[in-house]
Amino acid sequence: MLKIGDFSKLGKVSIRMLRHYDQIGILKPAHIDYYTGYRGYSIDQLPRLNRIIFLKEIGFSLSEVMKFLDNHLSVDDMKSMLIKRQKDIENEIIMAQVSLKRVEQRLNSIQSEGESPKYDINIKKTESFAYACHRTIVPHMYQMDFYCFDMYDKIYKELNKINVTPIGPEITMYYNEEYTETNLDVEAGIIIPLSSMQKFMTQESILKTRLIAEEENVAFTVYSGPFDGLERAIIELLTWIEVNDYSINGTIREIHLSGPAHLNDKVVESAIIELQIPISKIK
Amino acid sequence: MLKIGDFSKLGKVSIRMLRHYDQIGILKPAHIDYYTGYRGYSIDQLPRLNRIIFLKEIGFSLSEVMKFLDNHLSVDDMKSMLIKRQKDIENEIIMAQVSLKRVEQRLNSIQSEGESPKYDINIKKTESFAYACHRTIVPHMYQMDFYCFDMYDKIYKELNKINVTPIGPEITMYYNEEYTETNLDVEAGIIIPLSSMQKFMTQESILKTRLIAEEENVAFTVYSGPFDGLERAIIELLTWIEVNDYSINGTIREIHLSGPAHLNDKVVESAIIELQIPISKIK
DNA sequence: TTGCTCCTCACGTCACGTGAGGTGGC
DNA sequence: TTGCTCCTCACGTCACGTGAGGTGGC
Repeated sequence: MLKIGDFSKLGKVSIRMLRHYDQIGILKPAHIDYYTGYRGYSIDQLPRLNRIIFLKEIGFSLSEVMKFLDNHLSVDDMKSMLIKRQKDIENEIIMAQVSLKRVEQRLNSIQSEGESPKYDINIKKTESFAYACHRTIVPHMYQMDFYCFDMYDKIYKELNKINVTPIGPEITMYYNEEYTETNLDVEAGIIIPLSSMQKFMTQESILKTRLIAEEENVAFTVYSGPFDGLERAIIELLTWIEVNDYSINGTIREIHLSGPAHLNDKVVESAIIELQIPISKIK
Repeated sequence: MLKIGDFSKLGKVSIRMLRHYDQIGILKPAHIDYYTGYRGYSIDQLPRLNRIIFLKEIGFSLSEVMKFLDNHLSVDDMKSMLIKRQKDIENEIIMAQVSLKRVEQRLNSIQSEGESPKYDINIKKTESFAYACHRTIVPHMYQMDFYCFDMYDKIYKELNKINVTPIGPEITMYYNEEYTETNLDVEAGIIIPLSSMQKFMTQESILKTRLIAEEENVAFTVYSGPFDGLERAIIELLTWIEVNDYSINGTIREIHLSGPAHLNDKVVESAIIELQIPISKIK
């Protein structure tokens, strides 16, 4: 019979761990002294301890380890648990590799800019939404201002007329496949309740309504500053997508988080804008 | 000013998380209503939230994230934190890959044996120890029994004579480079206190004493059963080492955990024996 | 008045590490 | 008697999830 200290040395585990395993019942000492409470382990409990350590090391929780050891478990059950673990580990590795890339990238941007980067680019999923919109071709970028004001003005007036209250911010969609400065295919829209969509049908509104599907993977960044700084942020985002082996999988969107972009006929001088681009991983 | 629910939707985090970030001070709401306690967030807090999420996702703890954000941090400090994280992730990936291999192997052994494997093979480090020993060449395996009895008998008698008490079990070392059945170069020894080593010098004992160095990586398994089943366990262990791209880096050892292997002139019929082989990774 | 949103505790999670305070065996 | 080992609580870890119990605004 071994005392807990000796047994812990044989098994290369802490005394505390053995006490813990006793407590949760995964490895009870072969004998406990009635008066002193001293735990006594027998050497033939060592294989069990080693099996516990092994299963723990490959990532099973102690309750899973218990299932494994209390052999109410068929061989097939063991197999499927191991296969699940295998897939989980494979996933963990992929996630870790992604993290690694993101760290490296952050390091690069610090290296080249000599300071912390201006844009944080993350990935998230987006929900679906309904919006009322107006689409047009803008001949040149520097006219964006005027055209957008015009479109949003129309939308707000129309919404007012048919008595629909927006439930979300302004969203500008860029339909051009490539980055360009001329002939921009732009749609301006405002999020409305799903339930209000039929109003547009029945009243033959000048506005279109569209249902935008949810997206699983959207690269995004939140920009804050004047509107003409937005271009740089878009370029950063596009570069990021390329560097990280993603491909563009939908329409570039600009969401005016800080409210309408135009007040009293002129563009607001400082805004908070979220840029979104749906993406998918290149195989 | 946004209510907590709206802000949590923009940031794709739970309300509870925002409350938590408020509590630990990493992201305090721009305004708190004095009477209701309602938290009010401003949209320009969104970039900070996104940066928190980003740093969290690449594996920093919230206290590390705080350090990052409370910019008492120089660019060099940021760099070194990122580099450390980079190394940590690289390590995590390697560890995960090792786990993966072990899972796959366990799956294989279930597949081929149709049941849970008999031997758990793990890796551990071992401490250094002193031992008194006797070495000899055993002509053929089936004589091991007799030769070992003889050696251990000599050792026990000698220890008794010079009044040294063993502090550890019997250890048998196999010096042959390759697995063989004839001319086994075997050393039998018993662990003794370091302090007793000089006794052997002064009294010119027939026993050698040796100091065995600690080993960083030792593949081991605990076998229990009759002595003649040991061979299979050794073969398993050797196979495992090969399959896992390790190379043997020291002497194979057999440790008699259940006590002396010979009692009253004959070998004990059931024993618990740890097999150890120091290893190193093949590059 | 009824939902919906917000609030503050406070327990639970997981596998132990780390004292505090005390006892048993040589 | 002095170390050394053992014992039992019980708090702390980390980043929230999940109620419980209650309030404010439309």
